[in-house]
Amino acid sequence: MPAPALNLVDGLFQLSFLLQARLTHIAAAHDLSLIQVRLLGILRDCEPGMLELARYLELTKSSLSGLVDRAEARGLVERVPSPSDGRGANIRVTPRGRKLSKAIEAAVNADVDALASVLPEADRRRLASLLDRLVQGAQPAPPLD
Amino acid sequence: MPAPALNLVDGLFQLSFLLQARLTHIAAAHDLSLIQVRLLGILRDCEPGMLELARYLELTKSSLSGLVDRAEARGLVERVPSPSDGRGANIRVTPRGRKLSKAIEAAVNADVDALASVLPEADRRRLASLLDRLVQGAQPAPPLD
DNA sequence: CCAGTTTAGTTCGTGCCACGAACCAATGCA
DNA sequence: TGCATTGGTTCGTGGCACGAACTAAACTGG
Repeated sequence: MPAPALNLVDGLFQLSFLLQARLTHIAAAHDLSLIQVRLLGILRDCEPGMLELARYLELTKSSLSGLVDRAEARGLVERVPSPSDGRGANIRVTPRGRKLSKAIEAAVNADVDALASVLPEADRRRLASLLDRLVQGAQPAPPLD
Repeated sequence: MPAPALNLVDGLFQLSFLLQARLTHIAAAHDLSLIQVRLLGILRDCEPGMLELARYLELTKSSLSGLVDRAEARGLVERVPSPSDGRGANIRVTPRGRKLSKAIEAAVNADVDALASVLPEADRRRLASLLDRLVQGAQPAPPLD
């Protein structure tokens, strides 16, 4: 029984939930939550202060403090003194955290490649281009009050 | 500073997180969490038993029980005796819950229409078709152990 | 039919996660 | 220099998800 064709909004959200579910599964297989995965992802390329990190993740300072505490307790990240502000710490991914993050990335890439394999290469390129335009054109989500 | 073009996996996840964030904001504006929104969305068209609902939402029975308790306490859903199984209850959305769900749907549709407006109509149709093929081709997520 | 097994759903204890309020010390500013 | 602002932590609270334990209804095979 073929499903009826989706309108764009339905399609976007079905895909979004599908991807979130898959990422959640892969993360859970490594004993990580989604938010921990996102944290490690951000730390791949930078060493932000807590406030900057809280902004990226759209969390309050206190929530981030808890998140970093838990990740630190697992040896995935560490707090290092900020080079520019004596009040603050920068957050750095540990070698252990980096290794875990890379393993998850590899698993996710393999998973999504398999998902996308229903599309021929030309359609995949077309899709990537369309997604790119959508994401670049997006306004930031309104601030949480 | 234009961002570099995304590969497909990056594009898919950026869009996914973008949509989740927007939906989370809209839900929060109505004092709902994402999972409550999903619950109400499922109940729009059916009146499942708890086990069926737990399977849709990929939750354990106990988690779902808590979720339904909270939604029930807010007058959004009610438990009704199952017509086919004396042990169980079916879950029905209340008029109040239905109204809230419709409001959220309208807000989401408006939001995503605005997001998609960077694309001309033909590209929107193309995107919907590609998404459809992706979603239809997807294997179910592996079961949680 | 009935005893034993399975099952639908609830409750409890626990931990993760997010929030706001309160707090403290470093930083900024007039 | 005194006061205001700020970066980050702690605390209390509630939502959410899990597994274990439990109970009563449903199922099954002799």
